[in-house]
Amino acid sequence: MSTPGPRRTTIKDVAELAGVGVATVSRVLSGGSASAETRERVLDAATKLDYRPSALGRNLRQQRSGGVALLVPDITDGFYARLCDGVLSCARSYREPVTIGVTGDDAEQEADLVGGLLEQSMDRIIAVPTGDGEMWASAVRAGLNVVFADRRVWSPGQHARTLDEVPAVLTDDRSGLRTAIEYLTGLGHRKIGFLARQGMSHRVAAFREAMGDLLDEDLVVFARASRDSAYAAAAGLFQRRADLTAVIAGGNMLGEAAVLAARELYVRIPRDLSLIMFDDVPWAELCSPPLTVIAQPASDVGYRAAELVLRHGRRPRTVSLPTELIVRSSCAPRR
Amino acid sequence: MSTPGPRRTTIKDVAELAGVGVATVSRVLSGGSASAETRERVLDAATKLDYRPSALGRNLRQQRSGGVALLVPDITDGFYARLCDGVLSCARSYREPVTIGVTGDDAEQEADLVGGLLEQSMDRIIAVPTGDGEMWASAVRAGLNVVFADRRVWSPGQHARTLDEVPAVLTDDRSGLRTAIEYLTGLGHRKIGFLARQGMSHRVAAFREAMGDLLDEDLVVFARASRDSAYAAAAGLFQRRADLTAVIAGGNMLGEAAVLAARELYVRIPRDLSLIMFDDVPWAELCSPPLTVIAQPASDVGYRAAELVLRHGRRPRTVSLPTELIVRSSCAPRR
DNA sequence: AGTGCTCATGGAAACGATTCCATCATCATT
DNA sequence: AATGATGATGGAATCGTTTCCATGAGCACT
Repeated sequence: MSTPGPRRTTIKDVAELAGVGVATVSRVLSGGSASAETRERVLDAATKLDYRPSALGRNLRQQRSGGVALLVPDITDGFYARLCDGVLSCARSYREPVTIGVTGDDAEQEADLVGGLLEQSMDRIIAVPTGDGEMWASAVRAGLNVVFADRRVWSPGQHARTLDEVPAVLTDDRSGLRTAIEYLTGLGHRKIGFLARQGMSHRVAAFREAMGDLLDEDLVVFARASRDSAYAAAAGLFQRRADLTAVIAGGNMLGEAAVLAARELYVRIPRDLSLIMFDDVPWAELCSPPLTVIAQPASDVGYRAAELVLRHGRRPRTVSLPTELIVRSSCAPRR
Repeated sequence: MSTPGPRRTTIKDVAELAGVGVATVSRVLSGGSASAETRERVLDAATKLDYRPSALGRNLRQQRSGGVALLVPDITDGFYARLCDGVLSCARSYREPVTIGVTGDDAEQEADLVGGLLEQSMDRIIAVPTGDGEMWASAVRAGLNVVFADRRVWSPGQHARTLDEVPAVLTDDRSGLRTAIEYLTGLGHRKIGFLARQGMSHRVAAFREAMGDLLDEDLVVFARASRDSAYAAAAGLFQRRADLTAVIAGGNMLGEAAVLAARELYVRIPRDLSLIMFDDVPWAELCSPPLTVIAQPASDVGYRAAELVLRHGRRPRTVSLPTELIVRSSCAPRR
């Protein structure tokens, strides 16, 4: 069952073989100063023994475990999957392992996960936060190196100062939303709905702002994180308001739900209802009709966030990445 | 920049406050024997100080870092995303962090990642392996606790013994494929193609076997891991063999490519070409026509694999999870 | 030659947990 | 009462690394 195996080679072995002290080996290997001759002897010994420093020893000594943590609401959502991919690909080039946790957009689970990270002495974390500024503020004060991605946490006043200094990489959904709404109003639409998920308050706010006078609060509906809930929200909206002529889905799961609900209720897209979806997933083009979307550079968001947390040096407060309206066939003039 | 902060509370602080030795604290906290009174005093002190044992110290002492590693070819692929989700949700209940790596179905990257894990003294890993039995055999011999998911590594003879003992959680794609082919032949199809990705040799083998006399090796095409390559493979097959009447896509990215290529080439589904896709992704139903699929319990695969690697005790050699043919509208009788 | 400076170097002290082992008290058995 | 068994307990060693600090050599300058 257990593998006794030959003891793994340690820095001590290398020191012995090279005929130097362990301190010298450590210095050479981590780029400190040493005479050319010593350096060579150490390097030789290290290669000969195939020595790999144990992360365990280093971590304990340095009081911090390497690697980055990444918290997303749902890894099954194409957007967050791409975000993860971006983080992973950046972290790879730094040879840093990435620990991923799923919050399910639930503040309690989020707090749990952060607690676990603290226990692991992880001190760098990229998070798509879900509310509760209190928790994040205390994490930051505890020395956690946080970068927010996709959205930042809403600061309830007293923690504003702490949280405002946390860097964030966001998509410019405000501008994407504005363009989308201009497009729809240009087509003659006035009754425009918004399908949101809890935790999307920033996007909803942007929607409200961009709608201006046209805003009808009754056309803004919220779903929980599940597919069923998204479907229910979409179907409910469509049935309740027959005068609706266009709708914007705040995410790809909501768009999926909208398409499904429309089909179920014999609402024809785009004839009866124009649809624009946040996030350009591969199936948007496969759908019938192909969906007009607000594309977001999900992978870049992850990559940039990882850069911010991994690269030392000054950290800008907020990075905003452009979105793009990709027009396909799911919108038509109001009849 | 740096946060000096108050030193984190250690086991020593707890021992001091409780008036006992550190050894006793450790025993109490890890469920060892202690008198009721001592136990209470220690627990009291621990709660009062809000003590959390540092994973760092424990890891070094135990010569292994906690947590599980998970290696998938592509986290952006819905199937693997769900697999990750299953692993994550099981690991969560064990309070074990999960480190995820993306191999891109590339043996070199895979070896790299495993090397990194060894350095971290991670000793438990769930992997969707991509070839090279040599590497996996040596990893197993080095004491790594491996569980394969979705597929196992093809053993080139000499390492067969080592690798055959590695547990694996697979989907019964052999049976799924057989059902699918029966369905297609029942509809009158004879020229049935298969779109595969590199690393899917097991599935291709199952296809060959299930096809029996009908097999036409020229109708089996391989793509690399990218979307473009999948598209090229599909388009190439469709153009090269006009006599093709049905095709099975070995994964959802390949199915996507098939739909796209068919549309581009004015091949109508299902009128001109029947299509069955591996893996029931949400958009399969949204597609037009809705796609007939071989559904796989991706999340369960991950969950079970995580159980195997996390739960101690005897480990079965292979777990096989059922697949299901979900008939929608992408197949029609041969004309 | 003596003084002071720079540099390479190695011993030893952390880091925070677990665990071996010796000690001591308590209690039952002879 | 002496002996042995049992169980609770704490000191100390250990894990592998980094880093502080003292030492000594080499060199330049006065």
